Amino acid sequence: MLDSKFNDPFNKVLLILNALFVTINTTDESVGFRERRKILDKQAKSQLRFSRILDAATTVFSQKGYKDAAVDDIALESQTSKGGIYFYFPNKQAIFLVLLEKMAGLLRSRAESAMAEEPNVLKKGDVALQTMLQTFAGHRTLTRLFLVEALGAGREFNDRMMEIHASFSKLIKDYLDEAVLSGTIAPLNTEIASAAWFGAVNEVVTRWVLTGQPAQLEEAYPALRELLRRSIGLVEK
Amino acid sequence: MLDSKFNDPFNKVLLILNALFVTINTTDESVGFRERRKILDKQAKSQLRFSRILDAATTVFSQKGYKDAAVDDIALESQTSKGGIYFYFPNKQAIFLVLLEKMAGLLRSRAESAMAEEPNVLKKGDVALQTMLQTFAGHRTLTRLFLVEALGAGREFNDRMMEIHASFSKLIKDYLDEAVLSGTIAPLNTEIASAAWFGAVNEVVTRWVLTGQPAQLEEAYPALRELLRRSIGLVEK
Amino acid sequence: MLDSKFNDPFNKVLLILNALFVTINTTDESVGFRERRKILDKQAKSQLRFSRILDAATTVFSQKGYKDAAVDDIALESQTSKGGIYFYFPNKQAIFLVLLEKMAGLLRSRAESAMAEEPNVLKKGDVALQTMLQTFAGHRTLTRLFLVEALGAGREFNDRMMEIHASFSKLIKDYLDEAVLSGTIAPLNTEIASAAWFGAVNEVVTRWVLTGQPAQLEEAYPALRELLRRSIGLVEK
Amino acid sequence: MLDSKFNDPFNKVLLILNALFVTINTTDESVGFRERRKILDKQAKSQLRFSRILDAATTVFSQKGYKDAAVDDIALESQTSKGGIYFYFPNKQAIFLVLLEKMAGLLRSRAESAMAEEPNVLKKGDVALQTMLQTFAGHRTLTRLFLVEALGAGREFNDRMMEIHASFSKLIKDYLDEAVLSGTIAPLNTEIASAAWFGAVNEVVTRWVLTGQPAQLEEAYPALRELLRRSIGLVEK
DNA sequence: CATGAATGAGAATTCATTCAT
DNA sequence: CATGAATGAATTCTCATTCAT
Repeated sequence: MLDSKFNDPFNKVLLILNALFVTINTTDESVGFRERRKILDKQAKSQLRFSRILDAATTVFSQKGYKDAAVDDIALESQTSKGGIYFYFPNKQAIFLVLLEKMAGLLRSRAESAMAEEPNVLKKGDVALQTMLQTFAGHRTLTRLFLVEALGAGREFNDRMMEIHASFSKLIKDYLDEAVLSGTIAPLNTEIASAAWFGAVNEVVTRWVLTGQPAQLEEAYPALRELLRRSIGLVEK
Repeated sequence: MLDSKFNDPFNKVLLILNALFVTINTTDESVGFRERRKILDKQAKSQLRFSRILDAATTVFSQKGYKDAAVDDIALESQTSKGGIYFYFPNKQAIFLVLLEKMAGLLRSRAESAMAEEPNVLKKGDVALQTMLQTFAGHRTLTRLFLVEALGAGREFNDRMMEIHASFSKLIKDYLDEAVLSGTIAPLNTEIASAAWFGAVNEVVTRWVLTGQPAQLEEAYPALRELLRRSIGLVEK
Repeated sequence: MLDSKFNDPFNKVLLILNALFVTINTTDESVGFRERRKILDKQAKSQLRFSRILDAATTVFSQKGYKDAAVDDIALESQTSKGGIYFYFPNKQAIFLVLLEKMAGLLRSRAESAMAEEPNVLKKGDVALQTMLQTFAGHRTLTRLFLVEALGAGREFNDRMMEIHASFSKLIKDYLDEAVLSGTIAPLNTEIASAAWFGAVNEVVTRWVLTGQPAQLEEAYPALRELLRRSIGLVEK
Repeated sequence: MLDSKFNDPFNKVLLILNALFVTINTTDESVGFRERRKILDKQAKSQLRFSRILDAATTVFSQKGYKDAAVDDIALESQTSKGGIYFYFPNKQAIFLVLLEKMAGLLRSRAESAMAEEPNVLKKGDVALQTMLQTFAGHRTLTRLFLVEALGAGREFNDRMMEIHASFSKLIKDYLDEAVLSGTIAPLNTEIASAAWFGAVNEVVTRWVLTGQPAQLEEAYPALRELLRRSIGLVEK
């Protein structure tokens, strides 16, 4: 259960991130250069520690799982004190949530910009898939959190995880709907199809994370691409 | 972490199950009818309690998740005592593992027999999918354990879960390989394809478990079936 | 703040006490002597530990104050484990509350029976006062809890403490009201008078607890008695 | 427990107060008017902040109790920083002690001057009582600290509180002794009587603080006055 | 076999205090 | 002087597991 001091963790976490962002980019013209320098130093230090904690948390959660990871472990790994962590985060959940959001944001933004850059509608799906596999491949520990630990981390996270799942499915669904509308593919149940696509990618990546196969995640791309294309009736010439 | 007295819980559990099975089916001819009657009563009672515990565990794990479920909760729910549970199971992990195996066995056996009963090679996949969806639909709480709680339940279960995932993928892979060999479908990377298929089904079912959509899981069957068939190049006339 | 598992601590505590009492006195006729003996042994052991914890708590709370007393301290002092304490009490508050109720009950019951035994209306007040001073004198550590620690122990206890204060004032008020009705004394504001009487006794006892003066609390009796009697217009001949 | 660097907090606080007082009243003739002006401004600012902290502390301690009040809370309420508070006070205890002294001083000085202004010996007690009730009524939060939180705030404060209690009892005792000496009242144990008087007033006021009865504390005056007067043998004509 | 009392190693979280900037 | 980041000891409470009865 979330405690009363932090009853809407997501918004809080976003606030934290926003606040951090704003702080970092603020340059109050009313303070002199010397002062500004000092403030920047402080912010830089603060930011450094913030991300040191996040990195440590990624490692620890990924190694032990959410429940088995102790805040003490994260403190140790991040070279901070327990109190230090609680200065930056209201509780353990919040750290995990920030990490989840981080990975989700990373994946989404990369996939979206890759699709935006690709003019050919037919190829949009391909580049998105490729980008996602690359992103997963480049963040193996975060990927572990995202795909392995997150669902089972506790009731508290289930809703948020389903929202995240839904948002990715939505991305896919929009793409499929557009393809249907433009006549590129025949009508189909895009609701189920998008979930299935997401699940297919998920499982291939999860397998890679947990068993190391295929050695390079990207190797799965061609086969996966063809599978997905075919599943909606796109046939290779 | 597994403690030293029980460092391969899975084998232990199988031993337990075997032992139990043996006990139940033994009829030592050297004891008289009266005695035998008593023993059977005892066995029946024992078996009853054993499954009461499993049922309770299903409920409790599904409601609270593996880590948050206390052995006390299971004792309460199963109308036993903590000590009673520890008579039947060496530890908490073992209970969870038995449930996992139970679900996996259920799915596998039903899918296998459905496929065995279907002579038409092309339709074997369909009946397997349909059977699995039906089985999931009929055991929502076990399904939750299997798909949501199991992965994140802790490092201890990851290996076993991947084995289970692998065994299902293998089932699918064998089917696809056979279809390729028989020339029904064109050659493809069945390794990836089987993982993708499994993942696709997983996600659709997980979505149903966590969000209740679609209301009846079986509704997803036609769309999913077409998607999977097409993905391997089988085209509806 | 009281946590959700124990949101009406008083009733819970009373239930605990009642349950204990009932358990102790139950002799289920359906079990044999041997069994009964065993059960009694268990109960006796249980009761012993329960009161060992209470005794330890009295000492520790009295020495360190409610807030500064750690459950660990009580565990140490009672030769139990922390877990053992939490087996008998749901939380730290509950231990303190039981102690408070115990002292309040002791005082009230002794005062009431002393008054009941004294036929002379005029002397009822005297014996009550004397009995209370004796009771306080005989339980110095409990008295400390009751008069010094309890009020400041935290917001959670304030309401209950005022109820206890009120109940004692009520005792006094009833006595005064009766005296007024019977014409023994002239009408007066018994509401204020009873609070004042209670406060007067409180302060004298508190002074004794904290400074050791007078050496024997009972020495204060004659002066206090005369003071209180006079305050309501009863003049010594 | 007091830490070694500040093992006699009370004296330290008095030193602080003295130092502050000296600072405020110092006008070093060797500095020019401009400088002096600056210093005065600074002193004024300093004094302002000092009392802002005290006010905030009154509120916070009264709301949460001594132990549960965090220095952070006081910092927030006083619009200062934690560091700022530690500039003015050596530790949390000191803040509480200053508040206690403040209330005690207020009560004592008002009572004393009221008595000094009243020439009629018989009426001195009345005006003292009335003044005290008025003072309590005018500072409800401070009163809460003084009567409810102080005793249970921790072992550290017990001695000082008993000194304060004693000093008030002394005031009363001196008055009673004088009355005895002057033959106004018959000899009595003024030691006990003064404690009882103090306790009687305490309880009536505590009841008001915690339960809100009587609505106006001053309403209790007539009844209380008569009670106390009679208790020492002064009878209304 | 069943019970449930007992244990004790953690777990998350709080907060007075310090001190570099 | 003021700030607030950092520390880490201390606290309450939980729970898997054991074992005497």
